Amino acid sequence: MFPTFQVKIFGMDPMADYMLLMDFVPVDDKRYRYAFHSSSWLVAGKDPATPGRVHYHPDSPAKGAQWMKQIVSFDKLKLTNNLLDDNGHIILNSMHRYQPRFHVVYVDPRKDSEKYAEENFKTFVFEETRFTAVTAYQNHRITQLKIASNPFAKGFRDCDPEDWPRNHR
Amino acid sequence: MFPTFQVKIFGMDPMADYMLLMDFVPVDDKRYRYAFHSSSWLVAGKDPATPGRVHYHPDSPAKGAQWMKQIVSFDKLKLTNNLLDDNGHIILNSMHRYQPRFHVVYVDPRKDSEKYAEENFKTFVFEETRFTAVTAYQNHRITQLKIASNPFAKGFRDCDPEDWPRNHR
DNA sequence: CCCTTTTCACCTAGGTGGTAAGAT
DNA sequence: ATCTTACCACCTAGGTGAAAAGGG
Repeated sequence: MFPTFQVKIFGMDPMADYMLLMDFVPVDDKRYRYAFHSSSWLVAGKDPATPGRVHYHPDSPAKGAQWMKQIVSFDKLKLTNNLLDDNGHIILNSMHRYQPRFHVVYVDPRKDSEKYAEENFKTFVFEETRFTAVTAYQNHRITQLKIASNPFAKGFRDCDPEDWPRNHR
Repeated sequence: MFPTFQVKIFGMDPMADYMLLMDFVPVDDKRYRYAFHSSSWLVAGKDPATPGRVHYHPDSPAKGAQWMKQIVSFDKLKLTNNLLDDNGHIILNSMHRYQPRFHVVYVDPRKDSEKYAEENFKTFVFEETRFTAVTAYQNHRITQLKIASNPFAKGFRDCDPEDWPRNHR
């Protein structure tokens, strides 16, 4: 997933343990298709939801102090459309819209911690991170934006990335 | 450092936190030089000890269950001869002998844990991991052994690694 | 026709010893 | 004379979109 989901965290108990995780919820059960002539996504059907997997940040569990001292980056999170995937990747349905969610779980040291499960986590949703999953880009401007901003796609650039988006509006 | 120091751990409390770390102690304060004609190391002087740095395994702290479930590999540990190093690498004095040490520290949850510091760690020394630090290999057979066994040196191989050491004694 | 999969060249990032030049 | 440094070609490992091939 590019760009990588990154968060800066404040307000944790520095000495307590926390798990950080992400999941992806369908925005609706609609299938979309891209109308090239009008440059827009159209509803194209209705589909059942995919199995809801969860991605634990690989540093979990860790102390609040550890999580807060720098930006937390979910750069190990991978997406797949393979329902039989056994690499633990997040399974998404292509041509559907998703909302990434970020969850912070406090690791309660009390013996009966299950009782407090409801109050021991918080979920954060950033609506600007919504996206449509695809197996191939539908919109040439998205392709160009990715090529311009992802260092691994440098081989496809035909001008200096510093000139972008100044010369591409 | 190649080969990487790796350990398999048993007997931890799966639910307790531990820090894993390594350091390198001088075997003596002698400086060595290599006698090429006799293929052996000779004492060549006496030197003061270097600043003793420590390398925390980057997954520290983590639960016993996490440490025990697979081999722990210190593949992020780097060595340097630069006394002014500010990358946190382990500083060694070239042409001196070192004994790597492995330490397990139990993170004591008690408020007065400092009092129990002495009983909350264990040190493990594997004498077969002793080595002489160098800036350039002195012994051609060491060079050949490294080339044969380190995947990153594959470019210097002139035969199949499977044939080694069978055909090189 | 529309979407998915496979393969590829081209990158990033970084770990090897060889070699020649530098330092003491 | 002996040891150290800087740079290099050559690897491993893996993240890009392009393009062609595959599938329903």
